[in-house]
Amino acid sequence: MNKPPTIKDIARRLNISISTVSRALRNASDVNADTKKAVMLLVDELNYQPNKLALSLRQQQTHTIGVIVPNLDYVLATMVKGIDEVALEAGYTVMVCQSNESFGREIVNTRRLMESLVDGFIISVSSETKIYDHFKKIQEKETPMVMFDRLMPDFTAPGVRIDNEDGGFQATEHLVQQGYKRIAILAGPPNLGISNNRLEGYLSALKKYKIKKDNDLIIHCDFNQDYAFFATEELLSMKKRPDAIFAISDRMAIGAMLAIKKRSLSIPQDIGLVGFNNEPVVSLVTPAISSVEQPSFEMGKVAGKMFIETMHDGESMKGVVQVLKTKLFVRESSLRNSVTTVTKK
Amino acid sequence: MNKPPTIKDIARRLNISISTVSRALRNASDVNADTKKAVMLLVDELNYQPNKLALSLRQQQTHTIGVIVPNLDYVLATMVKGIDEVALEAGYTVMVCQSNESFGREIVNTRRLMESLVDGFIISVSSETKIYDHFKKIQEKETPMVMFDRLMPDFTAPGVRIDNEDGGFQATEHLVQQGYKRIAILAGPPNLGISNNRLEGYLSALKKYKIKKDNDLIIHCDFNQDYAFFATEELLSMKKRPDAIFAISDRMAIGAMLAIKKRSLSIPQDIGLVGFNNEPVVSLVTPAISSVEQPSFEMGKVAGKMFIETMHDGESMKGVVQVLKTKLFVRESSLRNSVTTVTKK
DNA sequence: TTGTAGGCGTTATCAT
DNA sequence: ATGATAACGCCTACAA
Repeated sequence: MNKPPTIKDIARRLNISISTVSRALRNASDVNADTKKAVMLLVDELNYQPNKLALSLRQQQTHTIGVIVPNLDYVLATMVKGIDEVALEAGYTVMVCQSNESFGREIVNTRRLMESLVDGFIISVSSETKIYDHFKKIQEKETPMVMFDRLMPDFTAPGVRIDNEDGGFQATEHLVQQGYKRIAILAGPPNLGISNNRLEGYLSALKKYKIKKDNDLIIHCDFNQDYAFFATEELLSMKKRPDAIFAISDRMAIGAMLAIKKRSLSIPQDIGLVGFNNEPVVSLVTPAISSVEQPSFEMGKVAGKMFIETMHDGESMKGVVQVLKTKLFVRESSLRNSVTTVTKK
Repeated sequence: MNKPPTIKDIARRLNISISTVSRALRNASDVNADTKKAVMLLVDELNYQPNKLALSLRQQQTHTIGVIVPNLDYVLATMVKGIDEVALEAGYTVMVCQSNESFGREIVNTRRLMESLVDGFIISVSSETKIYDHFKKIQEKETPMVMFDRLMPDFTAPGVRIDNEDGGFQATEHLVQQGYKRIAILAGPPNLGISNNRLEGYLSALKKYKIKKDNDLIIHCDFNQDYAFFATEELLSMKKRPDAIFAISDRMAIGAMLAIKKRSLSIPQDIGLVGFNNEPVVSLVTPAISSVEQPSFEMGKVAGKMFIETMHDGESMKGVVQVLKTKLFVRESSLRNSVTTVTKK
């Protein structure tokens, strides 16, 4: 009920000046040991805690990081946990906002966090976002900003991502090596670098194995189980339907799986399937789904570290992009018994 | 690079006093219309935004809510989204901290958020927490605090939860009605009300159907797939093993499922299985797992609303607890063909 | 070693 | 209708 004590109170009680208290608290070299002790004693007694607001106002920094994510699904929650870990250690507090994959919401979040005077941003962009004005505003103020997971093409900022192209390549190459001939890809929204890069990986794998690209097998759809379901239904009703599907997220892979099962086609015999993210769920479904793993927690930590560095020296970090490796985990959904394949043919 | 404009700048440019600008901005009744217009024009030109920090310092409130959750799994992330929605609408920003189910971490989070001078707290307690001193401190300062999902026994605070007992009852009764005779329960950590209440529901269902309680069939274990796996292995190696398992979370149900499959027992013929939460994953695994649904998003919204009310009038909310209904979704994991059952016997 | 005074950006009280 | 001033809690030259 009684308001928290301030240095003023301490000063009054000790009959010394405010500045002396301030110095004593910050353990300055030039304060009398006795004074210091007296102050500390009173600090304990009153349970004094510095007012962060006043500090922030004074120092012009809040020690708070604004984190904007499109959602808090398994992967992003894990990344946020990584960010949190590093931030906490460095004395920062994290404010997490979800854009819900909405461009408008992302702008609102950015503005609100800016108003809250966060010291900087760690951002994974929404799938709707095609215009970067709100982010440019951040840069104009020279406010530190690090992007993670989904970086934006045509927008220079420090960031960390996985090697999406290689991930796409690994998945596709694996399918090819398992004997699949008509490999479809469920790519994400076309404005997302993450989609295009995985798509590029897919294409370069096809090229390597001299498989002709078929535009009918390239489907762009939202990062969403339902969309993937419908997209897959369409794929399966083609005259020359694909014999394998690479979905660039596990959610989408599951949507695809449901559509395939509904058609009573078997995985992996009729249709091979590979996902992306390696979420726990993929090993629980039947058949277990092969998936490209990305180091989510690690990526969060890297993003956090990069933020701290950017905070420290923004110039040197300009446009630095770290790329983390991915690794394909093979499971039943893409393991076609090669003998069967041959006989079939 | 150039610091953001302040009312001071506006005052200087217009050759009027700071206070007039302040009044004009807040649309006070007693300012000259022309002055007001001039100020607004300059506000636009300079893109002036009030400094929230200074405001907060002045008004002694930050319009920020500290949210502490044990983790950000599917259920809690959904709840947080609900909180977020209500908070945003009411002009509050949310700071989410994860305690990682750790008592110590929860204390640290509480302190940090308190230092950040959040206006209040919305909390779901960690599974380790048995002592509430850090929460009592919040109450002593008369800072608004709302609990959600996991409420604490022996601790009076406004909050919202589901009817855990009824949920436990529904799950158990269903198993009984399907002809299962030896029903085990994988309960959570014993200090969590959420565990005990679901356990009570289990017990009262047994009582209703005159089934004798068997302490060997009541297992307390962490909210964790692995623990549930091992606990289930033990259950299955009993001389008189259970013929059904009620796990009080879907994660645990999945752990149980894996253990059952490992033993090559069939679900639901040999062992019936029911989970809790109704996460999407339960309908993806084979067999699909029956589960008690809780309205997570709704609960988040209620928590947010209760917070706003508590903010408004703390007294009237003292100890108010809202209880939301649950609903069992039946799937294959607990649907034992009764004919089969009879023949077996 | 300690104190004084000014300022961070804003609002509220009191004059004018 | 407008201005001057103190205050929110803290820090930091500068002075003593």
